[in-house]
Amino acid sequence: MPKETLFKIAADKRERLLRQAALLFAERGLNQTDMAALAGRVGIAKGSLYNYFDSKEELYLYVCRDGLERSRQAVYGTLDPDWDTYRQVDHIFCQGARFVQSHPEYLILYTNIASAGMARFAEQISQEVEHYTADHLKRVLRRDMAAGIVRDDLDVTLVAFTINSLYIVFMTSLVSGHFRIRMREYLEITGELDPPAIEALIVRTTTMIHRMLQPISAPANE
Amino acid sequence: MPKETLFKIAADKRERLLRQAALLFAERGLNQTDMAALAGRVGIAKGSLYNYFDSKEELYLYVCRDGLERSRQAVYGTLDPDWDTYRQVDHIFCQGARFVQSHPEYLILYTNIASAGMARFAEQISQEVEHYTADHLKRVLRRDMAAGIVRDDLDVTLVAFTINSLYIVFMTSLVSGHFRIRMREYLEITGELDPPAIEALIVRTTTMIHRMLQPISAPANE
DNA sequence: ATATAGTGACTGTCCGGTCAGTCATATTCC
DNA sequence: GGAATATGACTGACCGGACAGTCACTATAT
Repeated sequence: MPKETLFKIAADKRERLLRQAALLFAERGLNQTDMAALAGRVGIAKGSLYNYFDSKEELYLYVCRDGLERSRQAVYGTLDPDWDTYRQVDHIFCQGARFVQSHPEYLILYTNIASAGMARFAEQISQEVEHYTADHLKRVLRRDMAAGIVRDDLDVTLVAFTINSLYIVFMTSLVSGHFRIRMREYLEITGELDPPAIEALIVRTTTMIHRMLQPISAPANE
Repeated sequence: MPKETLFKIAADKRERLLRQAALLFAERGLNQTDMAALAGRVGIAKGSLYNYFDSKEELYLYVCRDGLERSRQAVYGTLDPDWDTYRQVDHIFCQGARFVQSHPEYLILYTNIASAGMARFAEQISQEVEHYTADHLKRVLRRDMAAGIVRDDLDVTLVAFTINSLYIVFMTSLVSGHFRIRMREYLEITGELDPPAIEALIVRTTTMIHRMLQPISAPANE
């Protein structure tokens, strides 16, 4: 946890610190980011950082948590749990892509904690995020299978896992060079990946998910 | 590229070096691995490493490339391109899981190059791997859609992308703490993830893929 | 004898964290 | 009101450890 001092300084300075830290950590990773450089970007002295946090790792952890909360809020905070599966999937992909385009740094931070030597952060962070989204998606799927809106011959947990995997890989492809290469190879994208192109990709993706979830007897709904 | 010296030393020493380097890099990442520690594990002096490679980064890149070739060989080197989509998917998941369980370090290396500050490696490495697998999977899908074995109302490139995403996330879940947490939350796994449990998970996963690809008119084939 | 592989102490650099001191503001006291 | 005092945010030079890469030297093989 940060020291109390962090919450006593001017709000805009705190916000600047958190944003710059997220950007730098996302760009260079924990080990390659140095505290002097961060302090420089924020416009304060290195020593000040140690008035707010006990260590670089504590700062890193706090920035990650903060970023995840912002992401979760952007996607799930604007969703109506009564919508059917199809609409929720659309919404999650649309809002996710929108947020990720305006704040790629937070997703990158989350991706980074999957890499070597970051396990201690994953343990502290992943559980809560994943539990929340998994729970949500499975509940909606079960409800709509029971209602006959979603085909019920598929394994709920696996379908949820598949949708989430696709979501993660899709979003990551929008922000990470490595994943972008994969997406381009698979989806045969040659031009720019600008907002309209992304919009179109999302429609293709959600359409496919709709078709896969559609009860077999029913005709595809578009 | 490594110096010629690397190929003049005893084969078993070279093999020991490459294996230990893969293990260490996978465990700690590029920046946290130190050359002295690596030399110690291999049982040679640090200076010797610089007789084989010009720099740590060059060694790292070579180890990654080597590992990817071993992985590709294990999965695609044992596959008959004439098999139908279903059998190929089964084979890829089975062989992939088998390889990943015996040599988790290579997949971890591949995952790591997706993280911050590793973009220069991703550019040099990802393209060829992804191109190969994407091409293969899409060709098989197109052939079987034309033959009426696979439903043809889905977007081929996206289906390939989805299967690959699921494959990557699945395999990564077997080796990385962060992804394992996700898998456990989604699939509600509470017990051990030992080989039989993994085997069962693969069957569930490939079964779902089969159902999703099955032509709509046909009854699910199990 | 000579070429080539192997060695490890050494060097320079980088960076996380410290701390003694500064200064602007708040509080107290007359 | 204003002088005296207290508070705590802020600073940045400095320290110590870590580590990539070097090189003068040794060992070995042919």
